[in-house]
Amino acid sequence: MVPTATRTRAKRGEGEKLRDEILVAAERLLGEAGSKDGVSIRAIADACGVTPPAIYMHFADKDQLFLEVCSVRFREMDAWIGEAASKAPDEPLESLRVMGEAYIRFGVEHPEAYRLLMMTLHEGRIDEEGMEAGRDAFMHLVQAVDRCVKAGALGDADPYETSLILWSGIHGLTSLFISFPNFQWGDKPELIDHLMDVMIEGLLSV
Amino acid sequence: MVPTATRTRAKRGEGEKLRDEILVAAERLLGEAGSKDGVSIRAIADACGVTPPAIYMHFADKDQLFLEVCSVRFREMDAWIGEAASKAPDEPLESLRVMGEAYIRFGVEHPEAYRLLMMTLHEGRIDEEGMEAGRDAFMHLVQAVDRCVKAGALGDADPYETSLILWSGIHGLTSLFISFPNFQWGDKPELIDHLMDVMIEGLLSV
DNA sequence: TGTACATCAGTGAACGCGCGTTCACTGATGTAC
DNA sequence: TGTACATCAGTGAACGCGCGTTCACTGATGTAC
Repeated sequence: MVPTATRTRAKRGEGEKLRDEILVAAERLLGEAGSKDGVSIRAIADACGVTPPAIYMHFADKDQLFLEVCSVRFREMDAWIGEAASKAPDEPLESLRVMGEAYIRFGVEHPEAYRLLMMTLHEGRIDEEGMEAGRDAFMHLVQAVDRCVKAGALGDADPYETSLILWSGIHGLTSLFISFPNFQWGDKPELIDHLMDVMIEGLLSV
Repeated sequence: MVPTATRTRAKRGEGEKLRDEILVAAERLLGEAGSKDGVSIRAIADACGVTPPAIYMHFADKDQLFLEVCSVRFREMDAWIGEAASKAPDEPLESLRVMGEAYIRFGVEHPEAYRLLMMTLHEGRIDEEGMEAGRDAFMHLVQAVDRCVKAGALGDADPYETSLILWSGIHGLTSLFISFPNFQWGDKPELIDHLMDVMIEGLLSV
């Protein structure tokens, strides 16, 4: 088989370059295949212009490789949401809304990444190896809720539990969009807006 | 390999019995494996005490088999929720809350079924072959919301869009429970209650 | 400056495996005459 | 009532495939003397 990519062998001491290329290729192929099972070590190697055993110079096995892809993607998602929040008006509740919308948009625009991060079984505790980045992202939501509470905008709600509820709503809509792309959703941005309205109003009223 | 189950060959005209056994075995194995890919035709055949080609007397291929499993499971879930609602006090908003809680409980108690139904990609329109049962279940939610609106309990909300929002919330929590079983959820029933409070209060306020 | 050697970034071939599916066949059961 | 035949519910063996992973090897590059 003719490899998809050609490459020149890395110089001494530059072996780490391939490691990055592998992660990038794995992410891209995940986007095309839709699930981790659909992406083979062989396909990743081919995309890097390398033979399969070369993968094992950088990763112990397939699981570890995809755990690292998770890490990278969680950080991307966290950065995406943080960037959106940083551009929003400096009003606590508004920033919560902007974060929620950014979260959903990330999922819709990176459905396979989102599926890997949030819709596959993560047996281990979320704070274990490879999942710290996910934990960090969630804690940023908790902090944003905490700012609302401290600003008096959300009563005396518990930031952690409130974050779980917000996460449920925005994750729910995101993952339904992904699982049922052809469902009759109507106007998606409007639906997202409406969901955020309902969640935030609901949090204010209880 | 020694088959897991032994069986006597069906009599003439009773070939349909195996069909049902196949569906039951597929459901059970799905529960053990966690995903459709983890359940092989060979394993299903073995569980029925039959050889793999016998499966093809009843189903065109693996996809069609699992599409039928979906149908069966959607109907089970719909019945489960309907039963809970029928036992609830005859108050529209309360029945909505009960349905939501029953939905989440179904998912938590049948995580693999729930994953198959709601967390895997359904490319086709939801109203196509095998998905009618899913559509039906959703429409029962829309009807429940409609009863609330007609009873004046939810203002002049649009029942369909409102149902999408409720579905987002309850599906969100359900699927997070399933994907992150070891996350620090705190008291789950209380969290479920709180989510329903927030959603319903939110719908009342917008 | 030249050369022997160690290191590094890979290669090439093969391992055993389980998969979905097909195809020609079998043997018990019911039916027609 | 007996028998030839059609039908039905499967079987047994094999197909080609792609997979993750291992292992012995290679050949260019840098280093020590």
